[in-house]
Amino acid sequence: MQTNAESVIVLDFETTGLSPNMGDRAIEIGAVKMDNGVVVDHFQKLMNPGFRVSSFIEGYTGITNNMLRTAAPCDEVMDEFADFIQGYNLVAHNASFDQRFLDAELAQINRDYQGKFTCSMLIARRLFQDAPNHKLGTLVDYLNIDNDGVFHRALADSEMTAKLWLEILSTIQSNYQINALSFSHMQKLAKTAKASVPSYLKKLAI
DNA sequence: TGCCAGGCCCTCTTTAGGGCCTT
Repeated sequence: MQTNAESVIVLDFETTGLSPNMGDRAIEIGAVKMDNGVVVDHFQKLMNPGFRVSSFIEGYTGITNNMLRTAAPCDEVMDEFADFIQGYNLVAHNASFDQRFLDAELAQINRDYQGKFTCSMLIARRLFQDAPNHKLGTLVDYLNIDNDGVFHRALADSEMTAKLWLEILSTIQSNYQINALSFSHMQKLAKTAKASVPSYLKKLAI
């Protein structure tokens, strides 16, 4: 298992709704694999949830029922994705959402994963307190992160989240003179009370 | 463009309520 904060898989789901407990399913998974901050691989697949998606989801994601009609079923795509994420920790923007869907989809096919999750949104809230809000698109603008203007598609959003993740690491490293950040440092940071963040990071400095 | 849920986080708090963020 990779333990470096710069060696992670950043992932993003598009889904039929907000809650797998209410019957929602994944319709697209996108992810980028990073080793030491360099993108070394990516994953993007549409998947057929077995029922029609709402017109709201078609409009929100640009993923239409026609596109999903010929896509492989969720079980097949998620089995392949379970192989892709082996050995890596995981990052997502509002990770609790993506974790719920990953857990629900993998439970359907009796697959598991060993990596741990952390959340770029929780850390961004602590680090960029002056941002207008902490939506992915807003943070991309606020931090002048390169983007191609595509939002709400899984690979595009995971690529932007990956750039945001590197910006987060770089901001911490330069502001606090920290050389090596581990993934567990970032997990702890995501759970540290805002007021205690500076003292926590100062303790990590050389 | 909205609702559904769930976890986090703030505050006029902790015997609670509501906004944020994800689709």
